[in-house]
Amino acid sequence: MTRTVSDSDSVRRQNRGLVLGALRLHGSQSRTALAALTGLSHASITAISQDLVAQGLVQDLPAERPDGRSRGRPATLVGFTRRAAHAALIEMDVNRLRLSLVDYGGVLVDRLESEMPVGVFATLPPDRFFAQRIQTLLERSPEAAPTLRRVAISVQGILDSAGRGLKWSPVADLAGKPFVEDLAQLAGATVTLHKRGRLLAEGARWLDPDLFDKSVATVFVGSTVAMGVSFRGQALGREDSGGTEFGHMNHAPEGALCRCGMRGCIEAYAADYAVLRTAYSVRETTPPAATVPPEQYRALIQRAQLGDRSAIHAFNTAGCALGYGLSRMLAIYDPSHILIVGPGSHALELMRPEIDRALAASLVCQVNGLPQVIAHRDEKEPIFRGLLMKTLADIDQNDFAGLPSAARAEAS
Amino acid sequence: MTRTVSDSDSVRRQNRGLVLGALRLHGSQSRTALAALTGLSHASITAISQDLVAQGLVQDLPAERPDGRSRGRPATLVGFTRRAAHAALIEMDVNRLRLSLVDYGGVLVDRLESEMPVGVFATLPPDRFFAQRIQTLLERSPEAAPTLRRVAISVQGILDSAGRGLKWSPVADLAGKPFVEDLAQLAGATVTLHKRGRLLAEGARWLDPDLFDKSVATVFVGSTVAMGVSFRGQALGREDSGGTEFGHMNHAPEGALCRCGMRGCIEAYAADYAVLRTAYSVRETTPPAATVPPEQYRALIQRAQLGDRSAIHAFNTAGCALGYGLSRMLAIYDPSHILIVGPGSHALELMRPEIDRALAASLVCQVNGLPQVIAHRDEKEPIFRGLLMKTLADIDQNDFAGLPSAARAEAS
DNA sequence: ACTTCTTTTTTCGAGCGTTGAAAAAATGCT
DNA sequence: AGCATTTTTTCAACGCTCGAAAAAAGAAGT
Repeated sequence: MTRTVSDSDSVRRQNRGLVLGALRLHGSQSRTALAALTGLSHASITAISQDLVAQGLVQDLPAERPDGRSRGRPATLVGFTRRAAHAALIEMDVNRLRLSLVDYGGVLVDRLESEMPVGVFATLPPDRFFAQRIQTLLERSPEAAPTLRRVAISVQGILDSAGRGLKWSPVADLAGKPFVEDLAQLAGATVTLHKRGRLLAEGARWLDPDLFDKSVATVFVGSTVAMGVSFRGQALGREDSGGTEFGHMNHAPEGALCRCGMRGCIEAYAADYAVLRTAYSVRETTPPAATVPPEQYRALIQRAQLGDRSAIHAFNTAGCALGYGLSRMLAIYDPSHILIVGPGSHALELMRPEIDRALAASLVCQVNGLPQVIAHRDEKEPIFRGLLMKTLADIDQNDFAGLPSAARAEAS
Repeated sequence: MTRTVSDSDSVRRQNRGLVLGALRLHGSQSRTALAALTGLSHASITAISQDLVAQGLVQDLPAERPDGRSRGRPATLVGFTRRAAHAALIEMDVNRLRLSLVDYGGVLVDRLESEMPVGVFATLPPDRFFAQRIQTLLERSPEAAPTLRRVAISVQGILDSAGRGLKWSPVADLAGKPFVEDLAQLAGATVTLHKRGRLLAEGARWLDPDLFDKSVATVFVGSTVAMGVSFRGQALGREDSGGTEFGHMNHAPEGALCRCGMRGCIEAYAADYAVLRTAYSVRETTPPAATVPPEQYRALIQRAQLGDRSAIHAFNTAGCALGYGLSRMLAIYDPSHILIVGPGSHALELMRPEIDRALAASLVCQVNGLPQVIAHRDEKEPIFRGLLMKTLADIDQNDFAGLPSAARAEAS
């Protein structure tokens, strides 16, 4: 059992975490509302919020809204103290890079966007590369530097078991160079790596309140194929190795050549390069293009929508691979909702017949019925949102909820 | 968040659960040993064990072993009070049925074994059927009746979302008849359903101390193909829908006909009937035999071991299906160990080349290396053991750890 | 037979966080 | 100004854990 002893310390941690979590999820709240949301007594909420205020994590907000009923003592809202902490969020793509500096209130302070310089990691160690960018960001907002608590990085590929680096990555020269510890040293903050697929799942929860505590599989379809799954609101999978390799699940033995070098991966049928390859009748075993211009992919979707046979065929093939992949996933884990995000979500209706056909051929769907497959158009937002909320929640629970009571420090 | 408020009550529950769990895992222990195992202080162990003794759950055992060092005050072991509770464990197979009455100490009190009467559920509701058998058992051990707390049933098939019955089952006329509540009424105890695959995973943990807190996938190969997965010692998957449908994961679209009626399931290539079908060149689409005599399957294994081409071919085909199934599972969840249990485990070496070949074709294995695939010959034992330990742990945690403190009751 | 040593177990007071009930605070309504 | 209403704080009590010290139970030494 991984379970540990419970004592007054863990009780405090748990309940303070509860309060911070409620604030995170529902925004600034009155103490009465917090009592209702968390299930704690008013007395406890008072004690806890005094504690949190004394530690500078939350503050009373100037009462604002008369909100309907106006009798009685007006509620004072408590909300996060923005300057209590900061985090640097890094979204790394094969060809783009985005750094965001956010505060403890979840507000974007500054942002740095750029192309991903080709081949940087051949000469510059990843830790130095990231540290430089973070440095730039902090120089522009010097007030954030002392309270920087996290550097959270969205990556693609396979993490090593300790979560210190990548064992495989589509970004050149990044795999096999554990950089987390060195970067933590340079940045003076905890560094966390997150698989993109997993963040999609996390982001989907926060963006759609209906999904918050549901079991959801979020599938990204675009330049790659990735999936994150959540189980009743908990992101599933080893926290370290993180997430799934859905895109590289085998679809057909000895099948189409994938960017990863293997054959028959779902990605090799359903990613943008794969659909184009099929549409233009290029041989399956032809090495995939490094990148596909977004407009070329969009154009193909349009052609298919207008009835072009070879384009339609390409999306059917993609749908078939996705459908069987999903049906195989369902045999192991069946979520109540399946979200398709990314550029490929615009082609969902083109792929749906084949997806449904493949799903219908499985026992699980025969018995439980077809799961709902829904398209969420935007994918940038879920990734950022997932990274943001996961990182802030991490600070809440691991750094702040465990802080010793302020009553002590005051007394001494 | 599913998390709830923590107070002194949950602290007591947690720590009493910890003590009971340590006793469950390590057997009777001295108080000092319990303190070491749980991490609780000696003072707390004294308080908790007094409480548990007062409630009749554990008792001091007559000191026995001088066990090496003999100086100092001899330890008195505390161990479960066997009569504190009883559970009826039912292992239901397509053609056999086994009921076991066990006590709180995990000791087998009585057992009833029989053929599974063909087609009973067409006329007799499942709850009545099971209640009758349990009745028989209790009449033979009347002392168990008042303390019967659980009826735990090992089933195959797909559970409904509430865990009240089966949505699909290989046992005729059992699906679609939720019987859990009625049986609970009749038996006067909580009734729990457990997927066989999941119990295998649970049982494997208890039988092999090395695996206790590892991530393991346990695959049953025999008259069906099933899998249970555990994640760092926690059985994975929704507690309700429970476990995986690995056997009915699609292997090849439009492939061999499976017993479930679908086509291309792994089971349709790797279960006993499937291997025989392949070996004797029967068409893939021929409806599977209802049952295969064990000796026939064993004979085929032997023929293959002696070099018979068509038998070898059949196991290669089975290995290929299993291998790709495992590789697809690994894309979603990769455990550190893979256990093969059941009759098919005797054929593991025949299937291994194909399994390894299929695994090697996946990115995850390319990066992480091939997982260890190990055979555990016996499968009856893991299922019973899994059912036993899971049920007793359930009683420990849900019934007894939550009991109010005995100090109260005594005072009044 | 008695003391000393060692190890296990219990006792005791203190600390901490929660709770329900009652009090206090803050404002609108009459 | 006084009353009603709603939010927030205060207070004493409770239950659990913990560390330290004491008690218990033999074994070994003299």
